[in-house]
Amino acid sequence: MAFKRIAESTVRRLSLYLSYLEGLNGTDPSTVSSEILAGLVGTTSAQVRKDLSFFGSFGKRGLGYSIVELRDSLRDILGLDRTWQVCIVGAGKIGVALAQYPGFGTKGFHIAAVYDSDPAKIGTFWDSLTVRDVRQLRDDAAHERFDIGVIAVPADAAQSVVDTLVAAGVKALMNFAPAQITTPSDVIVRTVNMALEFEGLSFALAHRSA
Amino acid sequence: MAFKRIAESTVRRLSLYLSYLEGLNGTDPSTVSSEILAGLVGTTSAQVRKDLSFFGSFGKRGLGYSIVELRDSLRDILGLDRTWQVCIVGAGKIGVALAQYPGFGTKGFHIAAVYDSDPAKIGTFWDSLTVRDVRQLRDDAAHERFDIGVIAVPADAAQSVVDTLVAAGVKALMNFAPAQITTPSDVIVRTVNMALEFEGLSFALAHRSA
DNA sequence: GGATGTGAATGTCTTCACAGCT
DNA sequence: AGCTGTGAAGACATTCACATCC
Repeated sequence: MAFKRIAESTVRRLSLYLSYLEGLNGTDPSTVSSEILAGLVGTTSAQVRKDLSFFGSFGKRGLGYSIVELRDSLRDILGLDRTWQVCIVGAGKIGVALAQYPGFGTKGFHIAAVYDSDPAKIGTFWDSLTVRDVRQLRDDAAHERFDIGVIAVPADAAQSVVDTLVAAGVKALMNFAPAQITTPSDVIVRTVNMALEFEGLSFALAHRSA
Repeated sequence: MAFKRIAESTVRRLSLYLSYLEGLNGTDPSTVSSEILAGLVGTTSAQVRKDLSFFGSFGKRGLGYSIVELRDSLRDILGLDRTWQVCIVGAGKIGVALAQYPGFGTKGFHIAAVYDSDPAKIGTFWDSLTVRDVRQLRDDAAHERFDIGVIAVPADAAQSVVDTLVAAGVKALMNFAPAQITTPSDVIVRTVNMALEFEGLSFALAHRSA
């Protein structure tokens, strides 16, 4: 079950394939070709086949892929065949948007706890969860398992939150703070930086040819 | 001012360089080396120099880069030396989070208008702006210039919003809807899909070695 | 016949290493 | 001496094209 280096771009496409397969639930033909799947996500059929080939053979030559089987295989591959316990630090707008993001909970991510350092927020209800004091985090982690920690605090507080989460044994972090954070090498970090996305658009606009 | 194909990864790093240079405002040495800049954003000095070399020569051999000059050059390169008019469609949680994202307005992005199709939301105040009826969008675009359109609506409404924005002459779209959208080739599209980011973490967690 | 799975070829990005300027 | 700027090498990702199997 441990594969050699898989490109991040490949994993992103696998997620896209899955999301379109889930949209094809119970449609007419029970199979789908790499050609069709490629059209849905905006890539090529060769790319689809190559992506899948890293993990095995899921199709039948001459027929294509069974939608149901490929869907299940992709869920397995992506680790969505189980529930990940998510803990959000920072009960601000980003956290709220996240909790309401369509299909977040339905896809294997369970928001188990929300923490904040602001006394005004601690104890308030927040989408069926009570906001806890971030100082409880380390103790809580001894009883509850948190698989994924979400950093939704201002940049200057990010590293301290990261340190607490790492000390609490959390092995994967989703970082929404616009800050470079450092972690031990066995901790997986993904950073989402809205400013970067918009600056990418700005660059493209500024240099668009004719 | 029109450069040959620049990789998306390069543009992302340019944004990061800029953001760290802005943090180095008025610090001791007035110059910075590619080595130091690389350390700040987590890349290599060769990568920093290569990235910058696509746009010119900004450093002095033996000395490094003038922080102030490089900052200004990067702002120019990224198109942040002007203000982009942003129009958000969908007055939900994502839009709110966006408007409050630290340093969004300060970096050349001005939220000029917010639209929604929900009568309950139209006319309400929303962070100093009044939410407008999405049906006004096409007419409004004749009088106001919208450089960037933000798609913050559910997936099934995304393409129709895109079509309206494109018809209104908007040439750059930031898509937060988990949907594949199609546009004329002169329209720049960036898609941000939270689910994909989390599934990437899930994949990494599921296959982590050791 | 039709579509997969995959080595080989191509294209793209990153790293190396060094000449050249300050 | 120190650090940039850059061609060349290397690593990585995508595309091609075809043998293989249903």
